[in-house]
Amino acid sequence: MELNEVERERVRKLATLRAAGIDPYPPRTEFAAERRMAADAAQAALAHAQTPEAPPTTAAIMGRIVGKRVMGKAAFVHVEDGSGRIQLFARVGEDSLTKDSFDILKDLDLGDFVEARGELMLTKTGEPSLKINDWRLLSKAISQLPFAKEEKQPDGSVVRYSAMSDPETRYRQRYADLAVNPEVREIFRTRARIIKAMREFLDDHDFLEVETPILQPVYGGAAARPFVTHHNQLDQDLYLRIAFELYLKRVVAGGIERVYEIGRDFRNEGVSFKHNPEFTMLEFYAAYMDMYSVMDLIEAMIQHIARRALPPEANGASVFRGHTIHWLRPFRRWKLRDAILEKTGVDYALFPDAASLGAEAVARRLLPTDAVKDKPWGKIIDSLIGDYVEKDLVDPTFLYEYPRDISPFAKSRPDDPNTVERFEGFIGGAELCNAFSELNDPLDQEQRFLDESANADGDEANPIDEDFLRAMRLGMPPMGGLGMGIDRLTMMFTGKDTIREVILFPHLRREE
RNA sequence: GGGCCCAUAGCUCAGUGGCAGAGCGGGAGACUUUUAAUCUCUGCGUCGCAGGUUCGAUCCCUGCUGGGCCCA
Repeated sequence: MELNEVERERVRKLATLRAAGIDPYPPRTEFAAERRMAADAAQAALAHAQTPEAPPTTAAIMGRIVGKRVMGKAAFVHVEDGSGRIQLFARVGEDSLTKDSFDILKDLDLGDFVEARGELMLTKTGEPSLKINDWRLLSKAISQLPFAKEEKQPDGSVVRYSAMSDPETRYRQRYADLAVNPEVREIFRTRARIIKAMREFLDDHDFLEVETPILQPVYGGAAARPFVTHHNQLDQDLYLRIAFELYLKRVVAGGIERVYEIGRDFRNEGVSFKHNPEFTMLEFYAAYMDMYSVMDLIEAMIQHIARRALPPEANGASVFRGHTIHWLRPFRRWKLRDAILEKTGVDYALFPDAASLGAEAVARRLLPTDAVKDKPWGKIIDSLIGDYVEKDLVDPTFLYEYPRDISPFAKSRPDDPNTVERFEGFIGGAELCNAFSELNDPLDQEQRFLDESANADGDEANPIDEDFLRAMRLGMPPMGGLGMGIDRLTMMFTGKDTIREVILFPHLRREE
């Protein structure tokens, strides 16, 4: 490893510290029993300042040095921990540090971890601070973290200088991004709150959380290319799952009436601002529910999450792609046929086959010829949704009743065999979730698999999962089911436009 | 997959066909209530990689790599 000038200087400091008998990487803290979080200590300092006659409040702080100002025989050091930051004040003198201790302190660098203890106080300018009388180095940083400089403006706003901002570096060195950009840490706290609230809601509605295979001998449940791997001893190819659907339904067939899984799907497809090769999904299935009761449930679940995950001052709203999303308002329910009629003027029920619908869409200049050529009926409708409907669905909206031929796991409507009981949820002009009254007729299911294989354009044809059909033939209750992308949901709640902002370590091409 | 754009110091960025720049950060010094501390002095680099044009290329051209944005 080639060290730059700063790093060589820090390595020299390590030697100096060791020569003075200081371990730059001690195995444990010493002040843990007195530890207070920075934000809490700052509050305590302010409170104590109201009652100057009271005895001094002591505390210990541990965290990372994020700012340092040394002036001769006094020094101010900002230390940040998981709660926030507080200023350490040190000077040479009986009420603070010895000259030797102070001299070592003033040579610390941004990024170093320390523990310090002393009395809480306010400085002359009123900043809550810890006047320290003892401190220890907990970990020395060798490389520079790109800390931003912040300047408070007279109007109270904060201007940041030289923040780490190159997206590639931020994603590749997320540890540095997290260290210097507190708002990035907040994204992942929000993400965790979303998932926690989701579990709470489902657990409270009698769902059982289960785990199903990630390595699958046959993949299915979605239209996507899989990653392939190989089990050496079995000498068998296995696929990383592209969906949980077929295994979760097996569980419901076995008599566990409500199940859900939160976990990772893998799709061997393009990497972009909205796709990562591995992403997090929620799927749930509930016996004796249908599409309509799933709509009610998912609306309640999303609103529960909004109440738990959004900050109180947000009033149940977030800003996504320039739109304000009001999560707590009732969700709109719009029949797909009506939505497409309104947005394109085409009533697709009048064009019940791919040839006539495709011709109409091209004649009206709605779609280019190659978007229609050799495409199934439902695929053409799907293109119309993508081009003319989706972007306008800002407030939470359920589009329902979808074409059968792009919905191989949804139950047909009794009055219209070309249409299935399926809905998709859209928020902020983007798709969020997908749900059906699940198909439980094994002969129909088998035929759908066969149709899908026949229609598939090339490599999107999934293998037929005979074991899944066997489970269905043994009897499967009617059920409602749902899939929802958690990365996407997190983007909507945190207002981030790219999936890379809500995944800690997004996939990038390898370096070099 | 197609189009456009970007790549220069640890960070943020300027720049020019002819000695490679600023601020921050780093080093030395001064400073016992600062907060982008201040003041004095002082370094810093494979100008993404490989070719080409040229007396001379970080700059112009081609290709490649990585990234961003838009489209499919």
